[in-house]
Amino acid sequence: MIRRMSQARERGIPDATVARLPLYLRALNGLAERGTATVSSEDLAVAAGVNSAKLRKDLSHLGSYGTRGVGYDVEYLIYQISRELGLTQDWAVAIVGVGNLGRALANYGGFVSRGFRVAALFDADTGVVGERLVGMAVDHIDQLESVIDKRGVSIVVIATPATAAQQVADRVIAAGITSILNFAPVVLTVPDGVDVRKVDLSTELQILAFHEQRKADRETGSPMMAGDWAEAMDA
Amino acid sequence: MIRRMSQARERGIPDATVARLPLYLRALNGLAERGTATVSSEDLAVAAGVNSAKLRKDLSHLGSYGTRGVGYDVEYLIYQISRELGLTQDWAVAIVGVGNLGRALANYGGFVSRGFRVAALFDADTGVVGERLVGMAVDHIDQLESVIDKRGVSIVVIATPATAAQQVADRVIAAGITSILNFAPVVLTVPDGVDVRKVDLSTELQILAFHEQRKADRETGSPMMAGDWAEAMDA
DNA sequence: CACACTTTGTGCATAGCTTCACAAAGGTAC
DNA sequence: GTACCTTTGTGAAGCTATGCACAAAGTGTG
Repeated sequence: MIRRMSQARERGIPDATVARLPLYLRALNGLAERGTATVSSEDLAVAAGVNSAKLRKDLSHLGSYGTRGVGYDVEYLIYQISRELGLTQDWAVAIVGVGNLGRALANYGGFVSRGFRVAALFDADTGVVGERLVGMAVDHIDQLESVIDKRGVSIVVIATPATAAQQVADRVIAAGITSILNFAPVVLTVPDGVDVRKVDLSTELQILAFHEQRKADRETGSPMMAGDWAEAMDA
Repeated sequence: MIRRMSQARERGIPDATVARLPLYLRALNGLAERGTATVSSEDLAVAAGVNSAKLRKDLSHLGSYGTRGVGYDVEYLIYQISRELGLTQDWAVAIVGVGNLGRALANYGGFVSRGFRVAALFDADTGVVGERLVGMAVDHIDQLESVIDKRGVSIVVIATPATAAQQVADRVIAAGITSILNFAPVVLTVPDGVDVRKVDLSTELQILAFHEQRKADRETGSPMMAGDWAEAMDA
């Protein structure tokens, strides 16, 4: 495994930086719409909600695209970040599972905004197969491999129930997919070389609940004690 | 600001740890359903997809709940993590924006699983107001403050279009909310003391695209050069 | 009770990330 | 061209997170 070498100059962008590039890109697009031609790291940092030194260091990993004393050319920076993120090409995305969530994802406007295109929809329910959504007929899950291959799908979004997710993952990986966005609340087991990103509603809520509870504790000054487990469990 | 002190023993759990607790909780619930009484850090780590030393260190922040030579009692650990995350109490959640996404969220089963309850739904569209969803009528956004107050809502999920998100955030914060889960693709500006977590589809896709492109580059050995920007922009 | 075995909890080294602070570099004015 | 102003790009320091490796602490067996 030849990952994580001391990121020299070109090609070796830290994960933390990559995760923020989409944020910068969005802020820049907002500026561009408002007709702004150049922006300083300070202003862009405020728009993106980060520290300006961090922003500059992040951008420095892409190259030296700023002008000292002036700032960054908005359009040029948009282009450079887009290119680095691979958004100058077209990505065919398949959504597996056309339930409430799958429908929401398919209809999500920002989805197609830049570089992404819903190229296939799959479901196991024959009542849903054939239905049209965003100008696209839902295919039966049996067709998974052939349709993925035929339409050049390279990213798969899993929006199935938890129980089906691993099975779907195994099949799309066997079909050659190496990038998966998983909305099902399970930990997917995948071979090396396959990237999985997870979006998990209940995890986010639980993290919020933790902080909310903490705030409440601090106010009342009475955190629940670690004791009496048995009593609490009886309740 | 009295955050980020050297986390001593009790009360000072690292963010990275908090973010993983929901993961452990899910793995533990799976084990409990299968009737497992105790589990070693090694086995639980595999189920959660993390390193076992990391898991032990994470759990050590909650207290010393394992038994050397044996492992952790599954039910007891579920209880302790739940308590730490604040899931032993009931959280009333409001969803603002009953579009495709809002509906998907409201219907999402795992939502109510532990501690969370959809207590209110809001929309600005009078065509949607009054509609019933998961046994709950959609209220008009005008009622935001009064309904939040009346039903004891403490966590708000924003599932509106991007343009409305900041306005909604301002209003719910004014109504006393300090925990927001934002699905709209904008950076919310909020005062200190308010926690915002962001779930962003296109960000996740862009990160995947980055890694996918990288893999492709490595295979063909021909990364696109940084040159000719003008040409690419003309296309 | 002593010994062997298992598994936790944690000290320590390392890696990665963030932030400060400033020299270097470009622009502008005269 | 020189002097001044602005803003970048980055060295260095500090902080957080990760993972190894092992002592400490428990169980079970004879």
